[in-house]
Amino acid sequence: MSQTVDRALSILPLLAEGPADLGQVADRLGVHKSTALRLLRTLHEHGLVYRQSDQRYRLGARLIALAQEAMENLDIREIAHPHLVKLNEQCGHTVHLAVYEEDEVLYIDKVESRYPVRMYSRIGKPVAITVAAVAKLLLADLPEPERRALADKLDYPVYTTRSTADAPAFLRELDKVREQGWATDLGGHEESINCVAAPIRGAEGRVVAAMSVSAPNVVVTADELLTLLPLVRRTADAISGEYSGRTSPKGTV
Amino acid sequence: MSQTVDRALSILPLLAEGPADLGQVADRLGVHKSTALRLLRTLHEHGLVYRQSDQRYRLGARLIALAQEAMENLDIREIAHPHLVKLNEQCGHTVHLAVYEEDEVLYIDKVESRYPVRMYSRIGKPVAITVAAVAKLLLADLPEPERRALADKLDYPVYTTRSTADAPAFLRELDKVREQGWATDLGGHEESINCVAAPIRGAEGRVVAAMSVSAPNVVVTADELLTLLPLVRRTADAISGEYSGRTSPKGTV
DNA sequence: AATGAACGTTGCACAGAATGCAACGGATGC
DNA sequence: GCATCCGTTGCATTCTGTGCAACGTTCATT
Repeated sequence: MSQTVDRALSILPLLAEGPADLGQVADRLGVHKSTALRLLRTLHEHGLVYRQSDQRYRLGARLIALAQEAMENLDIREIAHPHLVKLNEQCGHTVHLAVYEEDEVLYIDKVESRYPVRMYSRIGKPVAITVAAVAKLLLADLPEPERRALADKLDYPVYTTRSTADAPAFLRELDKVREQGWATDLGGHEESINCVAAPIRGAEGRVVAAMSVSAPNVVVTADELLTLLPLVRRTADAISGEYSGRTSPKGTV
Repeated sequence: MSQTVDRALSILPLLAEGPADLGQVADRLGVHKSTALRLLRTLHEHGLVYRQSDQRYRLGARLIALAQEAMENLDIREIAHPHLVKLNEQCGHTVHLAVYEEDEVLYIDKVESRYPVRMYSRIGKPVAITVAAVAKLLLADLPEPERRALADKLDYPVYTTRSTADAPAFLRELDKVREQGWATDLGGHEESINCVAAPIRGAEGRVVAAMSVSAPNVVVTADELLTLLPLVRRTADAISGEYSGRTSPKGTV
């Protein structure tokens, strides 16, 4: 809507790919160098862009700090965290918390596995939306037209032979997930990693977040992981209760 | 330099404080509502701002994802990480990696303590710059005029009785740190937490990052923590060597 | 040492884009 | 049913962002 701002913001994802010099930025924006310079300067003043010693630009520190604040302000995260820790203490595996926002699912909290073999993931990283158990739960709860539109829009990368193949298969999977109230990812993202996930619901019953337990095959089999399902669902329900204001943390006050 | 972009970017820190509606944003920017609306729409299109169900705006998911990419692109982080993990395995305490950028010091990596009593901190959070051991190392290496200017500009919050009091005291501490080549924070930020830190240097000998080991008093005393200094310095030197290209990782290739 | 290319930077005239206004519409509350 | 509040839209004005051309550096080449 605003050309100048639009151009300026387009620089950010561009720099996220790696450092770039003025000319490269100007070229990729399709504007004159002097224009790119002024935009970069403005971004720089706000700390979103940093100029490294070789004169090239890269994303700046304030961006990281801002994102940090953004996450810490998510109240679901605040409420869920102690529950995630407790669950991790009980089962020992990696625990994730994820939310959906504008066609993306992303992890907003994580408690690391206590086993030496760990799964790679990072808070803030967008989730493999077509296969992750938490993504299925979050998308399954979308209104039907929106869900269908999104499913059509998505790519379906073949991470493994068990990855979701296409939109129809995905929509079928979502229906199943919505009905049963929980989801799994059995080697759909990485051959040797399985996840079980459960939804966290707000006051009106809408799914506001999802949590999962993940573990590699070498630690527990898929069947063993599934035995944790009741525990995961209980934890998710406890968070739901607290988030929607029905119960207070650990019976406090 | 660019008014429109400047205004748009000013919205981000504003929203970082918490969600706000259109009127609030317009007021705090000192612009007309319609102007604020257009700026917010542009930010929204880029995913930096999200409109929650109550119509208010808050920071968006893409911001978090961008920050994530920004961090993963820092090659010092890439190189240092395995060393941090190894150090953590050896001593069990929390290990931090931090960099300096434009008047701020921030953690860019962290390996959690294996002890139950942990120190609070988060990757991406700006560090208490006047007391943290890593901050001292990074600032001590700045060119003298810049260092002095920054010291004058800073606030000196009294976290504890051992916090750095003012600019002169800070500059003296920095001189000491530069001379000895390592730094500590003994209860300067939180009464019961101590840190030992060592610098990581690039090819030209400049300090490009700093790492620290932190532990609360209840786990180890300050004196015990100090016995880890040689180990911390050796780790930092190993990272320095690899970063500046003098040595290859674990003798590979 | 001298030449030339590549890149970042500056000042300026012009045009186009951003601005504030006023009016509209929908929701909420009295 | 009326009044208020808030977000939204279209439009005329003008201020701001734009591209151009020229300059200054740095670096590589001959």
